Amino acid sequence: MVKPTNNEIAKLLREVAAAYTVSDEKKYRFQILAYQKAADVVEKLSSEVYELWSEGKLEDISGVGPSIASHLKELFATGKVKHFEEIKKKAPGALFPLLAIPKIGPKTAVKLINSLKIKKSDQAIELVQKAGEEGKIAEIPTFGKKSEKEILQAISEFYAGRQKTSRMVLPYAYEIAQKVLTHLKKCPDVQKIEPLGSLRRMVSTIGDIDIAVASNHPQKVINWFVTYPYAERIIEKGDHTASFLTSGSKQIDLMVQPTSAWGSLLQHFTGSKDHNVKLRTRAITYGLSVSDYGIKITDRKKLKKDWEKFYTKSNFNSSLGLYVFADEKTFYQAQGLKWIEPELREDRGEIEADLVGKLPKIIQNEDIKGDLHTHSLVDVEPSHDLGQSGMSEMIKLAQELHYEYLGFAEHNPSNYNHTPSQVSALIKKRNEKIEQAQKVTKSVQILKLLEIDILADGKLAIDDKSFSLLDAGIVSIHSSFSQDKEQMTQRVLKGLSHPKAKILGHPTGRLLGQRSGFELDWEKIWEFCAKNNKALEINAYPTRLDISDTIVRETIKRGVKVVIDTDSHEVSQMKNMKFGVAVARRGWAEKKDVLNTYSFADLKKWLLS
DNA sequence: GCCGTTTTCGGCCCGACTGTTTTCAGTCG
Repeated sequence: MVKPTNNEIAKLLREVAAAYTVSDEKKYRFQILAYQKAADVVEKLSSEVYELWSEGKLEDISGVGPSIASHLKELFATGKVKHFEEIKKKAPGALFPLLAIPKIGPKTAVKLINSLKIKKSDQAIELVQKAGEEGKIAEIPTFGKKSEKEILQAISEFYAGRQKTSRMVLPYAYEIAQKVLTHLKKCPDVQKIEPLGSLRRMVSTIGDIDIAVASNHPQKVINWFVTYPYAERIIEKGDHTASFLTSGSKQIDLMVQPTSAWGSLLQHFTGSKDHNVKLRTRAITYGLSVSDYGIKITDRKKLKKDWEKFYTKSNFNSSLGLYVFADEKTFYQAQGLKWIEPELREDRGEIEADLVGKLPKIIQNEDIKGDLHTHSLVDVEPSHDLGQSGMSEMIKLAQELHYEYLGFAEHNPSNYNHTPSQVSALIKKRNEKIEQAQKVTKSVQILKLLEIDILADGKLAIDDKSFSLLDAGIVSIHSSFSQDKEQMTQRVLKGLSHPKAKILGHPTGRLLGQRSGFELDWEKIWEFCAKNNKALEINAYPTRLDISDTIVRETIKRGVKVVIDTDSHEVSQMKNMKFGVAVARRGWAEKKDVLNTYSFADLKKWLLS
């Protein structure tokens, strides 16, 4: 029995697609698409494919049909797939490592392998690099000096960490985008500007940063764009688009269109790819061809009568032969749809929901009435890191954010070097600080919370007497991450079973880009939480964003509440709330699903329930 | 190989940019 990760499975599926491509692209055209699609889906999946298989749900994955499912079953059972191996044999082994290099696709790779006579797969990248340095790539037919230079460039960037799969956390991407935006806004020809792509959809990790500009002088904007002071290398520069790498090998893409087509540009560049493909495929059946420029009517007979009002002389661009849309809403309406929130555009049923008027009214930043998980610098001699900001400045920021309430939830006093009564004394001392602060604070209600360790055996790190000093507890896992799924689930359930343990903090313990987090039996967790009024946290800390959007969606489907917290250890981190809200929005959460949209009175009531 | 508001069969999004090929192939999103 083997247990490959989703990334390993996705890589394998991509290898099959690549092998099909080099063996006979025409013949296998649609298999290639199918395998690539399956790889994309698996890569983005929030649950492990392995687990889905063990639950018999493999074919629930959209993009995985009977054939790929049966191959994956074989993979899990035996560690390999006969069919995949046969296909991969049709391609040289050195193909697969080379695919990780930007700009090298299957065909380029095979040409390199054949011309350079590369035999050893594990040295393929080094051998290509060496050949390039010796000027041998430029001599290969269809290659030249420029492509040789480009390949060498891509290899060195690959070694420096730029891979087709490396991603950055959302707030980091947000910062970079703001800087580039500031630069672009200084260009007088920029009329409208928006960060788009996964950034606009607020995905937790971002690959490239996409920026769209409306301007009637695209070339001037492009020329301005590439003068960005931290642009390290310009990747491409055309009439309407350009890209460069900025420090840390992060790619910034720009697309420029005239104002009249701004709507379709926004829509196209926001994506996701799957959402766009679904839209466009559907549009074809109504005689429409949809692109980032606008919509062409290819078969007027198929066009629905009540859509005709969106296709008039006034929005027809005769030189392009298509209808243009200045805003996104009309662009959707012209396809019989209502406007869809960017966070929902993942082809996870949003188009179908829109068609039957069942799109959720998702939560907004303004709905948030407080933050329940913050760490002040009041020293309770805690088990983990102390906050860095005083209570008063955190309360002040809470007021500026128009919060009704704020929860201090420092880590519990370490029970390693304190007796239970010493723990109680430390909590009492912290509570006194809160009471003092509350005396001078009228507009914000302060809650006496605590972040309590769920120890390896499921016991909590404080006793009942200490618990009685609190309004409620946030319980979290901070140790023994390697326990298996069943053990971890029992541990969490035991931790949550204390009547005052109301919130499970950062439920999977994942750290984006560092560790994947532990597995839980979600059905059991949801069932317990629904029955006993416990909430799962969406931790807005940039490297956590835990639980994930897809788990949020399943959580609220079962009537379990989520609570969005910043887990701030420093006052400015309280502003990270929007990233947690984004996770909730992507999980289709409405205001009613989120605990900290409640009024203080309702929240209190819930905490006591 | 997958999938369905027209379909369980017959389709499968649309386009930009680059390099070197003078009309297109490859990669990318």
